[in-house]
Amino acid sequence: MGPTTRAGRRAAHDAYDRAVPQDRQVTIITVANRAGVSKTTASDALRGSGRVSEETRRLVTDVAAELGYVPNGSARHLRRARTGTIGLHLPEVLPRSDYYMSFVFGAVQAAADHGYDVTLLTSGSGAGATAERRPRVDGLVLGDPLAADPVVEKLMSSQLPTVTCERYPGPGDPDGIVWSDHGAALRELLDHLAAVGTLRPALIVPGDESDWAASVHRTYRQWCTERGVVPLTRAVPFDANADATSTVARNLLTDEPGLDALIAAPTSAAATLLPVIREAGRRVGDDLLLASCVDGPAMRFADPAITAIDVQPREAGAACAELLFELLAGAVAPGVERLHPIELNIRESTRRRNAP
Amino acid sequence: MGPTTRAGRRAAHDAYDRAVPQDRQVTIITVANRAGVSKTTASDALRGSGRVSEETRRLVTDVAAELGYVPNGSARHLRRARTGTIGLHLPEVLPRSDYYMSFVFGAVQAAADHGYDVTLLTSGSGAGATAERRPRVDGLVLGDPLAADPVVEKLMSSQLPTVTCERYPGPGDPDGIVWSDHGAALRELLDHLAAVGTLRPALIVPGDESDWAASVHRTYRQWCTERGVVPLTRAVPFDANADATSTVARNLLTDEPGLDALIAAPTSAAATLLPVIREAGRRVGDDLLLASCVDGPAMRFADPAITAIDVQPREAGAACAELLFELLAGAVAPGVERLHPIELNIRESTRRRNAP
DNA sequence: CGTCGATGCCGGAACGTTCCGGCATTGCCG
DNA sequence: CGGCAATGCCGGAACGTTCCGGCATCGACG
Repeated sequence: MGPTTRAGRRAAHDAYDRAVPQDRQVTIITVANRAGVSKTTASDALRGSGRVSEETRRLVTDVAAELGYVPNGSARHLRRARTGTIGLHLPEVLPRSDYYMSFVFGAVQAAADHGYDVTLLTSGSGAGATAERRPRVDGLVLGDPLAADPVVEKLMSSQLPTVTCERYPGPGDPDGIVWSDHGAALRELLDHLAAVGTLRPALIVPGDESDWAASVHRTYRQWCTERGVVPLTRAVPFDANADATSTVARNLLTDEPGLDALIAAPTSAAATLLPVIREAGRRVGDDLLLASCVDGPAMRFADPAITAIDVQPREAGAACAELLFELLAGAVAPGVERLHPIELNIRESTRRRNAP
Repeated sequence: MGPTTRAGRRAAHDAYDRAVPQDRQVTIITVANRAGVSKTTASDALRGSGRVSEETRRLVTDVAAELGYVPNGSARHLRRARTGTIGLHLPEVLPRSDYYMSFVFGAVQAAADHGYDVTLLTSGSGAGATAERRPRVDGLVLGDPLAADPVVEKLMSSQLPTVTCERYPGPGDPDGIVWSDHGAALRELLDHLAAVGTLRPALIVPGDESDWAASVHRTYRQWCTERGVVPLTRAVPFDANADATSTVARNLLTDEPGLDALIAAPTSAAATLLPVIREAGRRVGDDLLLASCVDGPAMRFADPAITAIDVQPREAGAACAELLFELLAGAVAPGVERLHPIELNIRESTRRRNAP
């Protein structure tokens, strides 16, 4: 049973004890009455605003604690013209789930620290009262906004303060951007591969709907040009499942016998390629190096462990929320960009290369 | 800057038009004035309550649409003493992430269909204004509540209408339960293994903090007793990573040479065991059968594909939210339990067994 | 023709908070 | 002793919605 019955609501009020909470919700007036002060003073005392003597302040907070007073969010937000809530949108990409899960938890954590709630906005909301469903939030965090996503498009044009994780490839700019230098990290990875003797590294990467994929792709081509290497890439859909990725990899291995290293960009894609590679008669970490652009449990615990770029999703989520709060507080000006550090973890799968 | 400029909002207003919204928010009074009716009538017209002629109703809705009126959630909820939001709690278990991601999206989807928002409640909120942070929601959905989780404990005793996915092993009962018959599914799996000639199936399963794990464990032992098979289980932590699971499996394979089938309960654990098994010189789907209690992408695309129980997480999340709304509406009585269908998917990894 | 119910609409009063302005009281300084 | 600022506290008025009761109007019916 949730709430107990609401019968007896009209129970006789003792005219002398004005503080009887009966079974009604305990409001700030309950607290004020019990403490023998006005609601204004109670409010000021609890929030540390206005001018209240230390003595009264303590009294009021004690009474509030005793009564178990919890301020009514709706009333507060109505008065303050804020909702105390931020919206979080993520592409619904299950194969990428551990990344986004971490991201979510980071954002929620940061929001909680600021007294904010996080509500989730999915792309699948569809049908319902579309007009009605304008999100009632103070601001938005968009994780990996895709160019094609209609929900993202709508949110981006919603007049709400918005922070994106990675740039938005579509029209319009968010008020804040948290981004990581995937290009630099990938370059480091490519240099490392070259250093251990790789001559023809190939790249499996999603299309350019996401800024992350686009910059990975771009960097790869640049690096190839600089080094005089013939680029070798295969595109997969952003939400490609392991099956699609495997097929692509299989073809790549068959068609390009000169291939000596494989970089699978999508989260956890690299791990699912291990069987494919083995089937093709290649040995990972030996005559074929393997790496991923997104680290995760699957990389760390694969056999052999796979070199990958740790993009620190949890911290990224938190950073996005933090930046949004600073924007909401006016502490930073719109248009700000913030760099989120990532790092390359070199593991067995690329330790050294042996000729086939 | 995200939002386009706010200038020009004050476009010349006809002085006789009482609807001048200035640059203020467009409220129901704006709509009422513009439509030439009272706020009550406007409210009634928009919500279909009260007595309003069809003609005025249409007029009001047209005006509202034209002005882009969006009702203020805080005001509405303040008046109605509801928040229009449900809270969702999940154990923060990243290795199980694709399951929970699906669950979340299902719940959000269902909530959106009912005009509700979903806010996330994490176990890690810790520090902050702990007293203050009582969640402002109308009800709770707890996915896989763990016996040990202090946040779950607090939420369970919060007097809020609560639905759990799977039973809560701790003290107290939720108002609604959505559960699946993991026992029956596991039994089906075990029978299948026996049918293809398995004599000694082992089970790797988390401890009994979760009802799911407990029932899997219980069923396994019962089945063993019935069949006269010596049970062989190993426990891992609920949030065991692939590393821990692999170690357990390795030991199992070394210590128990008679082992001819392995069931790894945790999500995606089975897939990460493939290399371990291969190292031990066993062949999956041949002289060692392998299955998982939770299906997912990793199972479907493993090589060989792994037999697993599809627990339909997205539908489970939606079902939890649905049940909660029915409880909130008083359509069902507290204490209700609802069975959520799951099914066994038999794949290559257990198709038939060959002697070693 | 008087009455009565149905119909369409409306004005106020909540809901619980915050915030603006104001009123005593006190202390300080010239 | 008079003015004046600082201090502590307070009463109302918002915020935008819903809902209760009431007031006309109108047609029907006896």
